[in-house]
Amino acid sequence: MPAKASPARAPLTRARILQAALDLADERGLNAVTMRAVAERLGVTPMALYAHVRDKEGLLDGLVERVLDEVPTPDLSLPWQKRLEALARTVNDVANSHPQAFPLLLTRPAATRGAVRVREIVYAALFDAGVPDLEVPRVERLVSTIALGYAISQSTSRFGSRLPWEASEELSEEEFPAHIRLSRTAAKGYEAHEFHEAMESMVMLVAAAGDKKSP
Amino acid sequence: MPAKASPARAPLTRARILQAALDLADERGLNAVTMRAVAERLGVTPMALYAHVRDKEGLLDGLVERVLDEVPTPDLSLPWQKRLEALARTVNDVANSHPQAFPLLLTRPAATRGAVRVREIVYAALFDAGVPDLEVPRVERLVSTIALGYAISQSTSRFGSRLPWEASEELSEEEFPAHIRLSRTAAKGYEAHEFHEAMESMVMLVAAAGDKKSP
DNA sequence: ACCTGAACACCGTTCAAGT
DNA sequence: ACCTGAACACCGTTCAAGT
Repeated sequence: MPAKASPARAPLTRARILQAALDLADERGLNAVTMRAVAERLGVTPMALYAHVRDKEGLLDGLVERVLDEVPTPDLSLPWQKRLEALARTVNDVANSHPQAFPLLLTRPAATRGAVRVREIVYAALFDAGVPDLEVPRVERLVSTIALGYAISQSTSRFGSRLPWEASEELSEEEFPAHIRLSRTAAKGYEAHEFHEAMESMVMLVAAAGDKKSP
Repeated sequence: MPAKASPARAPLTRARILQAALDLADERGLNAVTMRAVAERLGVTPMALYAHVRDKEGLLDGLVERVLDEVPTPDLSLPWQKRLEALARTVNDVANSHPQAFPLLLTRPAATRGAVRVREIVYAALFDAGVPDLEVPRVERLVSTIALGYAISQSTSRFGSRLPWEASEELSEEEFPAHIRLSRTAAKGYEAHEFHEAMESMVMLVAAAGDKKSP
């Protein structure tokens, strides 16, 4: 029989390190992403990572990079609305693939080349929507925040399994009347189509920003 | 002369622990919020904290609670637009007061009583805006995500001091034409009034959601 | 050039013990 | 009832050494 597999023969590279970090985050959460655990998964000493990554912070920045690279560039021949929606959808898909790592995107500065690539897509769509040049950065920040924030909130536990008003049986009607009122309607929780509607709202905002100066 | 001050005579309480944790986050960042550091600041042994806080995670949940308590309830006699704007403004103020701790709000589940209190304000505003009951939870998630996400992005380094297109001198025009185009206009960075405009957009979204079914 | 091994200054958390 | 002190299994990172 053959000798037992030696999975760590491939050369140690930054890409392999980031992949191992992402796998670890997916399988055991962001807290499990330690220099030591990543090294062990690659069959290497923790110190070997420092040749490819400045430090732990650099590893996490690399993780952001790695996640952004999974967002595909939409078909640029589509009208701008479809392009934005396609981008938002794939961002949402990536968030759901990597719910543990994804929140890093909103927390850490977006200065990598991958971040520029995605922002370029949004900028171009805003130009095509007629948003004035001077307004484009502002609207981009708004649009990106909505898409990222919503994807994160949905994929993490913030819209957790417990619906907000499930606990409202303990809430007094005088203090929280709106919660009580909602607890009486057919309580509709988070639905799969909700992200889509949120992105429709986002497109509406962009169209309004484009109409303001080019009627 | 008097004996040297003994600043840790007050009884150890959950409120004092959360205050110490928040101070630590404000002064030295979220990474500095350790059980040991919080304990030392209170002149107590790390293990003494465990009587008031389940564990480190519980400490961070308490921090979210503590931060939410700083968001005041707006004057409920105001029209719903003003109420939402006032809420957004104070949320933004709190984010700027505690830029280190604030991102926890978007990352951790909003199940505390303080979270319910704030959501109740939003629910009531949406009712008054004419948003159908069945749509209220969805629109609330959208509105809260915009306000939280925007406040976080602004107060953390995501809209960092380096403007996105400052580095675009190294970007090729064919690859990133929109960035190049923006680098040529008078590059307007993040402005103080930007949050206000974002919240105006948010109010517009709510009004549209309210008009859909009650024309 | 690339990786190792031992060491240092930290973590969160347990457990038994003090008062 | 509330807090301490020592101990355990971890961290990130340094430095000198190996090959």
